[in-house]
Amino acid sequence: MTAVRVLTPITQPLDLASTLDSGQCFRWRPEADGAWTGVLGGDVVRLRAASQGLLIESAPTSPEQMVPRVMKYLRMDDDLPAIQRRLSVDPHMAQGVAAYPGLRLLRQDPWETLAAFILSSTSNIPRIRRTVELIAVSCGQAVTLDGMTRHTFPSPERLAQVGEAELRRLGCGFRAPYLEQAAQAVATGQLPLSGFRGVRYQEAAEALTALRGVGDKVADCVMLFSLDRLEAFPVDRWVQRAMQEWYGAGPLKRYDDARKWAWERFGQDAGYANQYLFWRRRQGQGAALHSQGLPLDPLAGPQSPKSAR
DNA sequence: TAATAACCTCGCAA
DNA sequence: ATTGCGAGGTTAT
Repeated sequence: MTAVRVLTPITQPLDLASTLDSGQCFRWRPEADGAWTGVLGGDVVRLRAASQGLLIESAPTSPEQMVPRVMKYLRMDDDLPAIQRRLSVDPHMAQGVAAYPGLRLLRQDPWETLAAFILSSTSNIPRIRRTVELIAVSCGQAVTLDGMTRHTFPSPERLAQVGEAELRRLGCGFRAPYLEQAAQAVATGQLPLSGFRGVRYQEAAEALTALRGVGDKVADCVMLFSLDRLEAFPVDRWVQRAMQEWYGAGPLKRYDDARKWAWERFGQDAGYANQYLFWRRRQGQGAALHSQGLPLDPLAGPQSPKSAR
């Protein structure tokens, strides 16, 4: 008899909500009781924090077999306390760590990550979620976990056949041809994505940015969230604001300058530092919440920085 | 090299 | 309800 669920002990800090809802992934859904359901490869997976560890349900692969995959996905091999200790010499990082102590980076599928971040250009998280889900429902395979049906993210081969017009219909907009071309590049082996883990940073970056629609920022997201390049430091609007407001780093004009800034300051931990900057700054919305003590109130309603008419 | 517009739609606020 | 603005960027001038 295979158990329908398994409880696996964990020794690392882990907060499912901040990890699965901090903008690095787009397909996890919260349930009323604190569980999160998503799709890993060809399996539906439900995760739930338990006092003794992590509770896993999955299908069609059994939870026992899923354990190592889930651990890899959650990067439980990262020594997060050590990373947090190193970063916390910086007061801003210390605040980030305090606000999101169980926030972990993920080790996602490179192809799905590339596709999702191509779609992120001039977009927003709700829309990215919607489009990625539409693509999965429309082009992926249905998989069910006790009554809940989700869909796998389509392979590059499958997506390469879909066509630009259909991708536009699914809401990709001007990113449709970019996504189609990326799918073709991966499907034909022109872009050997699966071999990119462990190659040098610059080599992977150059290969990724050779794709149309993939610039420095998207390439950094792919490298950080799926290719084990923990030093990658994606500089987007939010991170740039955080750098300016919290560090007085004037608007760094060139992307390379921001990257260098991060590497000098955070070194190998730049990726985790980035996630703290991004998520904490974004939660703060328009407010420039400095000059106060810990702004530890992610539950407070959205403040309106704009003039109150 | 540095600045600026265009790109598709959608989400959200007035 | 309807409208208008800007969005986690990239590319082409």
